[in-house]
Amino acid sequence: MNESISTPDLHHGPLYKRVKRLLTQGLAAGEWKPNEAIPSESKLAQRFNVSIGTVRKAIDELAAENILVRQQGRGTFVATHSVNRYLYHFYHVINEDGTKHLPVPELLQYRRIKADARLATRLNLERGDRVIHVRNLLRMEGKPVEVYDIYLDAARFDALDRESFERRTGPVYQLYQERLGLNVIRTSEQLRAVGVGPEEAQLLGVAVNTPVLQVERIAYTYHDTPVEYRCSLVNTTAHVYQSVQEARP
Amino acid sequence: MNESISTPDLHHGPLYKRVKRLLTQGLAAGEWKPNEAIPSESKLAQRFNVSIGTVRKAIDELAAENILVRQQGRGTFVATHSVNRYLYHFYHVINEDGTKHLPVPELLQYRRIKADARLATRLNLERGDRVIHVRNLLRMEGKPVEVYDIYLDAARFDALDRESFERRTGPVYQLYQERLGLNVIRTSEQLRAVGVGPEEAQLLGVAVNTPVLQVERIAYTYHDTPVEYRCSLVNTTAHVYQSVQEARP
DNA sequence: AAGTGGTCTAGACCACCAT
DNA sequence: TGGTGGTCTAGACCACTTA
Repeated sequence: MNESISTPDLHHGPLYKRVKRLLTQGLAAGEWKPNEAIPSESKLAQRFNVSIGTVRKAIDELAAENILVRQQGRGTFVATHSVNRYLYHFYHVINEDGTKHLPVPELLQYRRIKADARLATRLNLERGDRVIHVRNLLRMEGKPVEVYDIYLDAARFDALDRESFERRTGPVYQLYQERLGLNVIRTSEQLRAVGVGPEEAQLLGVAVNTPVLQVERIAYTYHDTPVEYRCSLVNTTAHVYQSVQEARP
Repeated sequence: MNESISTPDLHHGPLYKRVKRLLTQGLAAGEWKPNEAIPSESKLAQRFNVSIGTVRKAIDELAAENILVRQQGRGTFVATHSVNRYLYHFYHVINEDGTKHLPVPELLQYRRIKADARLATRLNLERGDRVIHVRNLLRMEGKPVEVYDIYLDAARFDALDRESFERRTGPVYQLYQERLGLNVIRTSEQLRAVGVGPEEAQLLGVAVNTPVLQVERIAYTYHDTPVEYRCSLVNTTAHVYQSVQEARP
């Protein structure tokens, strides 16, 4: 099928932006699955009836956004939430001395609840909509470091039952991606320092009211659609939250 | 003068990377000052003896790193630490409701000390080297929100006396830039939750041991050179630290 | 050897800004 | 009007992977 861009300038904006939009739509629609290659640049150029340079510029941006990954000589692939990517893009808790260790999750709770006002606004739902609530404990090198609660739109995540979370071997974003084809591409977090309550204090192995880092996260998929709301408590006595801004020369 | 790149491929790496390096060197050497325009793309192409496309690719990267700023029809400019840039790139404390307000600094202390082991490693100095220590209190909408200690290599920042910090009207990075031509282009931060001590508790207007956010920052200039070490305490009862990861479509 | 992405070039035209 | 950056094209060649 030829999806050539018909009217030369009736559509808004630069050509490569339109190509980028078409690619994003294909990704969102699942035309190309995570870890698969998208068509080669020359094929895409033919298909969209533009020059290779224009396709490259569109892919450039998607690669800069970590949505696609180029590999010279092999092709361009849909980014996945491999352990590696997870570690380097979305998980910011590291050892005090700067080393990273793989966090090991333990499922503490899985249940279905109804959205209150706060959850509804965070997840773009109506009050009373069904929501999945999952609580996990993360350990690094055997020590409990973080306890977090995940909230998901039950309509969208219905296929994920308790076992899915219990048996997963990688990050939850990998789970979402493999089981639902849902790709988290951006997160926004708000951090506070709070005193830990009795239940979480016990889980983290610290005294009640110890200062801990509270991280509220909203995770987004394509088109800025929120798909996960998460609230974490991090024990920062031996670990820190790392945040790097700007240039990577 | 003609700085054309002599040997076609004896130098390592792609041409545009070499062009980028030459531009970065010019910036670091102060050949073009903050807020000034660099030569036009065609001039640079002539000067370096490459095609415009190659110059564009080099500038593309520097613009993506917020080191240069393009303005269609006007030219390409050296980025400055205007209030606006500061607010959107390096200052992450916002109101709980998501609104941003301009923080107002008050100078609490200015003195010269000697680097201990920790400062020495953070700033790439020797133990005992002279260091400037500055303490500030930040207020937002009149309320104290953050107290921070800045540590600077006295050799490099000698020109900055107490008055410089007292009388400044903008962010300190603007001060560094205007007075020393020193451009901060990257920061790396480590966050912890800690109980606030008596002195800082009083400054922030909270009870002793209230959980506050501790932010350790190292700021870098070109070539990954650390130039500032900063340790902040943020009162997160009415404010949060915002951190956004990945794509900006 | 064939196919992929990566670099580099040269030129055309457009959109925007200053004057 | 002339100069600037922004887009788009077409083609050559290189570097890398796979078979």
